[in-house]
Amino acid sequence: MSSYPRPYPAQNPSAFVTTIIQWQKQHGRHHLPWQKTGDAYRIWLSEIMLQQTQVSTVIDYYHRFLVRFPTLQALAQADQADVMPYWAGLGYYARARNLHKCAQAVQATHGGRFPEDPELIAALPGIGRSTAGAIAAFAYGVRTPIMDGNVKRVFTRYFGVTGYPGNSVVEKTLWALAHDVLDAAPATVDIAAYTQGLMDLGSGPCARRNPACEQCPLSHSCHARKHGLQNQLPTPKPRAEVPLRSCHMLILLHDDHVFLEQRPDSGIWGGLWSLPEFDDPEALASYCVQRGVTTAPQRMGGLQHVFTHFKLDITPWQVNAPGATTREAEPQKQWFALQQWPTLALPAPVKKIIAGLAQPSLISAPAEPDAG
DNA sequence: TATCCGTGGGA
DNA sequence: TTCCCAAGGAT
Repeated sequence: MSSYPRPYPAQNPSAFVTTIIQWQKQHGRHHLPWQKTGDAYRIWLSEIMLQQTQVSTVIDYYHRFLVRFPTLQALAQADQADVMPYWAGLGYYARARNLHKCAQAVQATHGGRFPEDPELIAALPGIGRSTAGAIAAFAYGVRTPIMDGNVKRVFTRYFGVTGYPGNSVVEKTLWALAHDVLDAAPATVDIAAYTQGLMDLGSGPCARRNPACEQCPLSHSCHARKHGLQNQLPTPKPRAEVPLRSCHMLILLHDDHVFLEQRPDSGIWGGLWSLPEFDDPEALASYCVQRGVTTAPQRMGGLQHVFTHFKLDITPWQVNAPGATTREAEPQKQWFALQQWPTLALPAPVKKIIAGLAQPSLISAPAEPDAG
């Protein structure tokens, strides 16, 4: 018994399997190079190359590899250094090292023939649960499930499984579901056609983007199809936590006016008026000196602003600019009356700061202006 | 359990 | 440009 919750009683596991088998035989792929053989060595090689790698990329590598290493024995007897050139460009080079080790392991502990038991296959280097299932099903007709990216897509959509499939709890649920589906299937099934059919569906009608449900034999009872969730399932990988940035803003005051700069059109807050912004307090201080401000700015209470792609910690610094002019030469640097803040095009956090300056009673007391 | 491992493709 | 993902596994 599996322990995953069963929120989808409408689906019929037995019909799921038989429908996929029929569809695969009529509409599935039948001419991929590794489908022409029952040789476990070639099937294994293809499954390793296909890990996280698209079919179109693998095909040439697969042929080249087999010309040089036509049998498991040939591979096992070679040096690893002779193998690596045939993997160069494919990526994930641990696959090639494990491939070589695996060939030697099969030679040494299984008499040169891949075992049929998926658990024994999965104990070999570079072979996990899903690859072991595929080898057992394709090479030996063993009735055992796989759970690769294609199958995850078909299962999450058809059965309505939510949560990122890379999450271990979700993946465990999917494996349990895959076992239960096979357990409920007819006593005799073409396991190779079923396994291939799942992958053909996942790379065809049930593609990642814009699935062609009208071409899918399962659409009439598909959870995602029924609820219009094709583009929400599988649940996408949660986005990495947004980075935290920080900046310092200068509140330059003179005679109830505040000094603002218009931001460039490109970039964040494009075209809006904002307080002069600096990466660090030193840059802010030297800017004040350049403008002839002789007193030190006072640090005010900070605030955080959340964007879609980062968080921004803002530290305001306030200083009076006695004797400063309210006329600026550059049009994108101007003094504005504090009371004017509701009419200005200001970023939200800046508006909050300026509003607080215009209504000092609403915020904690700002630092006393310079005594000199 | 989360992270790393490579390259190519698509939006 | 940038991000996500592709017939996953090892650590």
